[in-house]
Amino acid sequence: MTAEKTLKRLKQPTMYDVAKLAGVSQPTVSRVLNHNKTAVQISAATRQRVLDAVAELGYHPNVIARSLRTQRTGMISLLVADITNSFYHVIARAVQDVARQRDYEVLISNSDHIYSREMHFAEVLSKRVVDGAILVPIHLTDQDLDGFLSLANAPIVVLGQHIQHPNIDVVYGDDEAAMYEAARWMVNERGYREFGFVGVPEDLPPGPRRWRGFKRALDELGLGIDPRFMVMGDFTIPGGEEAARALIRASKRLPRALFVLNDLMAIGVILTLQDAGYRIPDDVAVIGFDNIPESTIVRPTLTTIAQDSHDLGVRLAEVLFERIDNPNITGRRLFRTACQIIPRQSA
Amino acid sequence: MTAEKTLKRLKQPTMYDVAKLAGVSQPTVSRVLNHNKTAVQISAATRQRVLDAVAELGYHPNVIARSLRTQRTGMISLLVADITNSFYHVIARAVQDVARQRDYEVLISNSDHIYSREMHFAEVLSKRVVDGAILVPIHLTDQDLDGFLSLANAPIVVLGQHIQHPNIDVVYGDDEAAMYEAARWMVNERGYREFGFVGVPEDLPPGPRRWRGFKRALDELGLGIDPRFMVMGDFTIPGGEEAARALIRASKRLPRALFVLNDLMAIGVILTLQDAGYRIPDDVAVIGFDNIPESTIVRPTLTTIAQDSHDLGVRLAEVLFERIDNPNITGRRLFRTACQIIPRQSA
DNA sequence: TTGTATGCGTTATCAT
DNA sequence: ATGATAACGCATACAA
Repeated sequence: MTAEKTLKRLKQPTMYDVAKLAGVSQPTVSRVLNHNKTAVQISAATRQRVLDAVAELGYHPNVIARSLRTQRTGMISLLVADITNSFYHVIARAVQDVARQRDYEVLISNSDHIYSREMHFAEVLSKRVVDGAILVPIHLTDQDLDGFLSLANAPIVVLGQHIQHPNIDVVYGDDEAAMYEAARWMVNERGYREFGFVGVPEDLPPGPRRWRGFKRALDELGLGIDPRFMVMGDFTIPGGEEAARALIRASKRLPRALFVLNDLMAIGVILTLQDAGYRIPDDVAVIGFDNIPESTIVRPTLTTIAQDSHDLGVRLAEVLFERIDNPNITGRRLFRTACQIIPRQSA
Repeated sequence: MTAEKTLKRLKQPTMYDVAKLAGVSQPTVSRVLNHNKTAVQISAATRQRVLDAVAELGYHPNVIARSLRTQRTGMISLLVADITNSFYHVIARAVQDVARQRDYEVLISNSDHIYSREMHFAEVLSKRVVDGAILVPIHLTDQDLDGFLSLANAPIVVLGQHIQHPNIDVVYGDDEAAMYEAARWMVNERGYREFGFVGVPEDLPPGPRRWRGFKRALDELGLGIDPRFMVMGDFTIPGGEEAARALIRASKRLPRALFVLNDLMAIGVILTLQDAGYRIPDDVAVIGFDNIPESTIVRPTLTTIAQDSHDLGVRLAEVLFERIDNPNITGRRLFRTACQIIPRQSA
């Protein structure tokens, strides 16, 4: 706590300092510290002298120098599309858990669905500060990723089916099938026959996919959808609120049930509809997607489709570490996890 | 996209390769790339040759080598106590925004209120992978931090008043004063005179502080608090739910109004109380702390005390960068931001 | 079992 | 204006 202490934080001891103090060579220090459980044998005496010197100097290895030498950083990075979306929290936590077991650090970054931030992230990647990356790309294209992949020597794993790059592994929840099943369930089990759809713009990956599953079920069931009942949002609560207002503007009479592309928007929709006097689910039923924690906070609780996000996170991390450990792995590996309908009060 | 491309990602071009191609020396390449807007002058001709070579080879500087040389990593780290608590999202985003302006990366980590994770984080710090750190320590003591600070050459800035280290800057929301004001407000403006308190264990920093502000107001107003109406939680929604059940078990009749130490617990309390048949705020009023987004999702909407978390985040980052830029700064600097009562429906 | 020598890719200090 | 040269701290092939 003294002033001296804080002022002399200028110079950290190096292996050379330790070696000098222990009366050995610098590489011997390195061996004691690294190979302790592996190949090379060190005499117990020198080992002890080295360890004593380490303790006395308070030596800590410089991970940057080590990285320069080994070409490994011990870090992976994780790019999520929206750090405020709880859906990603579980994923982040799962990734961190897997990483921790391997003494890896996780660099979490946040694109806010913004293309330039995704690009920036990919650039960081290409500068090789991490050994690998997990991405949730919204705008990034195969070509973007190909460019960066050929620069970086780090593997990339992606959440989301839309990336088709021949050398990037993909983990995804099968949302198209889930939407198909959910639509059938809403009709057959819940008895709704008239639907609206709160989606996102066509160019955002989950949009067309979830729509296809939904549409396919409706077609099979011989049901149509009124174009006035289709609106767009942006994955956020305010986006859902705006979508609900747009629905009301377009037609005073609302569809009997609303499919909303994700939970955050679904919550915005519910809150706005309620404020406008509609009862959920008696006037309008609502079903979301993701099963985030907030879906149990709204009243009525939100019926939704769950992705097993913990499993997604674990898979993402494991797949990435496989590639880090074995750079020879090639090809586009695909890992699918199923989704599941969570019936609650809103539909 | 070809197999060759992916196989020959073994070797990245270095400055030496660029130099060879441009017909100059390697340091010249370095100068072209770094000093372009600063001191040393380079002839336009060589500059162009170098830049051409850089483009042709797709050269990217190796930031690890640079870090080894410059002793800077261009990264700061941020340790939050709970990544699922929205309160920290705003802070994280603000920190990232400030960092981005300075071309810094942010390494976000998550302690989940667990002591060993906080220690692990501090150890990473002491290995000098980052140029500085922002911490929200829950268990970490002054002594812990002193130990790591004397090992690391990186400055630390902390959110939370309880760290008293003579060389660590502190940024905090004045929650003690806010609780005092809020208690007076609940009595004088809202007319409640009988209170319960959902806190956290004594050793968790915000606990005693917020309690003191609350208690001081009550004492001044000549109001007491029934010990049965005091329970503990752990900052989470399930913690709040459990606290509410404990309250109900302890006494069928509940206090007229509940102060809850943070919003997540307050939401858990509201949901559980409602399920048990109590009306909020008619039977029991509830006031939280933090003003997280979810506080507008619950019904009734949550009356709470807002910390200006964006401002907190910006201040934290700015203070840290000041220290990074000027290592001579010493002493414990204190930055306080005010809190504000947000009246909504729950109290 | 231990020491010597070398290089990882950069930046910085000398020269010229 | 540019080039040689050294140094950052560590890991490893090789020699002893």
